[in-house]
Amino acid sequence: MRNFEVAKIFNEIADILEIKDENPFRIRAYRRAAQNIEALTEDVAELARSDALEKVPGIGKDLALKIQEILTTGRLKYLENLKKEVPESLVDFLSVPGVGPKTAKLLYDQLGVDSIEKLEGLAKGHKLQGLPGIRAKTEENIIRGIELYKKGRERMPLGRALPLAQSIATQLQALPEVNRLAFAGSLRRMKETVKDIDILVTSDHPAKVMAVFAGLSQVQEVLAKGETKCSVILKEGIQADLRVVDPESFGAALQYFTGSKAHNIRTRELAVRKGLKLSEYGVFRDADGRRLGGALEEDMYAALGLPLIPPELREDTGEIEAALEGRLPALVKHSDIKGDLHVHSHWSDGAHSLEDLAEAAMRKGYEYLLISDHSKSMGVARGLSEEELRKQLEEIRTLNKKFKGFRFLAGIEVDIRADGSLDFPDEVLAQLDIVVAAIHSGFKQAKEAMTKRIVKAIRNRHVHILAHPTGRLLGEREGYELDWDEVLRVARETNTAMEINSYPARLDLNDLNTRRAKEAGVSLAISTDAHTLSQLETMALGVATARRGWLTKADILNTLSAKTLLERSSKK
DNA sequence: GCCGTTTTCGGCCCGACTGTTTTCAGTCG
Repeated sequence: MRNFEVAKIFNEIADILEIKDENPFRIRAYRRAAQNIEALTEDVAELARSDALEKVPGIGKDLALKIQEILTTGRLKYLENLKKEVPESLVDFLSVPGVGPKTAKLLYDQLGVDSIEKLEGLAKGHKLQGLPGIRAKTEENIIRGIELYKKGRERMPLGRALPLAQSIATQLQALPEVNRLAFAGSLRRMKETVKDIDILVTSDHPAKVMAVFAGLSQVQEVLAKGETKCSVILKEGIQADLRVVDPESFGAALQYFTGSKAHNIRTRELAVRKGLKLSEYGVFRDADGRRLGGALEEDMYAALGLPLIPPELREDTGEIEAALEGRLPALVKHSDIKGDLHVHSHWSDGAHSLEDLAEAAMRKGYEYLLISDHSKSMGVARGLSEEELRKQLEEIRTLNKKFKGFRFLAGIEVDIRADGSLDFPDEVLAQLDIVVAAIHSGFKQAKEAMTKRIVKAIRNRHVHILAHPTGRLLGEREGYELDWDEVLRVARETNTAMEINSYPARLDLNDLNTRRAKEAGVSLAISTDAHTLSQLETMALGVATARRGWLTKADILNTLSAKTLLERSSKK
């Protein structure tokens, strides 16, 4: 949390400096620092203690001091002074699409507008026209921007955006005019939330493709439609951008529009030092302007002496250094996954029978499925009593005799009670192959109590996996207060795996905590927590999170064969 | 404000689109 708070302060400073029309590079320095701090896998307070702040890229003497001040006093004098110069509401203006620092300042200086409500009133009353550079069209754009601002334009969870994007892609690919098609942006990087859906295509008839795109049934409003770019707002409330590019520039455009912005800045800086120029059209040599490539994304990286960096890593959090030193990880692939280690059946709150689940798992080519229904205290989820669990175990054993090349693993999602004790006694848990433990209530415990609670649970020798470890729900609920370093330390010591829960609204662990777990030497399980057959498909989201967390096949429990997995589990 | 096998000072990624302009500023990604 600390990291996020420091990052927020630096971003706020950058906003104010923008309105003050300060040196743009200084502003960028604050933004870059904010981004890098937010992306840290360690606690910034920890770095401060060991005097290692200046090792973070973009943090020099001055910013290190400012961080120290934030950590020790909880405030920053510099920011407080800045706030006296620039009214807070002016910073809000920057969140209105189409309104930037210049316009914000102009409105305040000339008309004294200091709230979005007032701005809206003046715009609708045509009182903005006549200001330098503002005529009717700009006024309309501000009104529309305020509407978008009010709608919140929240980022959409990847689990919702991805199917939406895929349905659009399918419709476009059905056109004979569309040759190649690829996603770009945060969607391609598989970030947990996306701001808009970016699609690139090559086509001999761009106008036709644009027209079809703008006329899709999912489209609510067309924002802009040019020769190479069309932007729309979808009924689901997210923006989608389509760009038509030349085949010879497809790789360059893909690299460029995939981002992230921070990654692009770093790659372009590298290019400049090598006497090259990267753009969305290709890679060019400064000396004679010659184009060295751009049809393939690989061209762009090769020109810098780098291997292709997987999109999931392109956040400028060390991937460029790793690529330069030849130590990019061989990221786990979906096809490496041999089974699902968290699945519910109709024995508790799942929708399907064990037979149905087995059939679906075999269709997916899985070698095993861990049945982990809820335990008894989860009354709302029809949690299993000890007697029911015993009966389920019998059914699992009977079914397993019938299968070939597939088996159920017997398990439970045992509830971790408020005091850290488990919902079933050890002798019951001992009969199971793999035990998944999870918190489902008492989220509001203080940090220390929550940490003790989880540590106690994972110290139990029968617990193999901690499910949805932080309890966060995307956009709905923060994770519980937790000493994550301590949990990881004990997880490593006790050989307990952490789960990457692929359930779209959870994605818990997230990418950063996943990476921290790996760095702490802890194994991970990628599991769907499926309650229906279709939810087994969300594994893709968990794999994406694992990749964003720099995980390789070797870091993940369910890339192991059933035999190895069971051997390992029996040794806890 | 950061950063350096071209530099401790002088650089700092690149281009499209829009709306307002007669050559460009502002915003965005």
